[in-house]
Amino acid sequence: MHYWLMKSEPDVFGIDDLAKMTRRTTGWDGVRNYQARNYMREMARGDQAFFYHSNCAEPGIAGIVEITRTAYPDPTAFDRKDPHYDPGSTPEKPRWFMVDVTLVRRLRRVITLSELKNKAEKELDGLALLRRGNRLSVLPVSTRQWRYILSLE
DNA sequence: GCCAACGTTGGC
DNA sequence: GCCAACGTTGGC
Repeated sequence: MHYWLMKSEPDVFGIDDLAKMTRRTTGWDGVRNYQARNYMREMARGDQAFFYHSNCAEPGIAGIVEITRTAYPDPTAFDRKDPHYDPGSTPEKPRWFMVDVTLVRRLRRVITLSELKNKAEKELDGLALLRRGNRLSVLPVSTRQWRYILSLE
């Protein structure tokens, strides 16, 4: 059992959008970064992830999702008309992968990035999200960090 | 293999 | 909209 953090822009796809999906489940497609891809391939069924709202007025953790399908080829990479199309990825030799996530619950309130930053020196020392210049859209969270962040709720 | 140019991310 | 900090690309 591992914990993760997955970023999404609420203007594009936020936690309210996930809540409206059939079975509150969506495929996490469009990831085009090797390290983020590798993290997704490490995910197991039942792993949980924070649903993080990025690039918005109040960046922060909005909810919890569960991995309900492990990594499989991301078909948007094969679609010439898709903005994430990558001619280097083919069905025979896929380069990009995605997982399915299911909403577990919204947090009672958004735990903001600025709050997390306030804890960066102590309780959240080493949190990948807070490391300088980190732009990965999929990140690991330790069990200790996970529990501590939830205690802020 | 080096590295400049370019594109992207994402907080502010 | 700005811009720092990346990652990627491609000429050499």
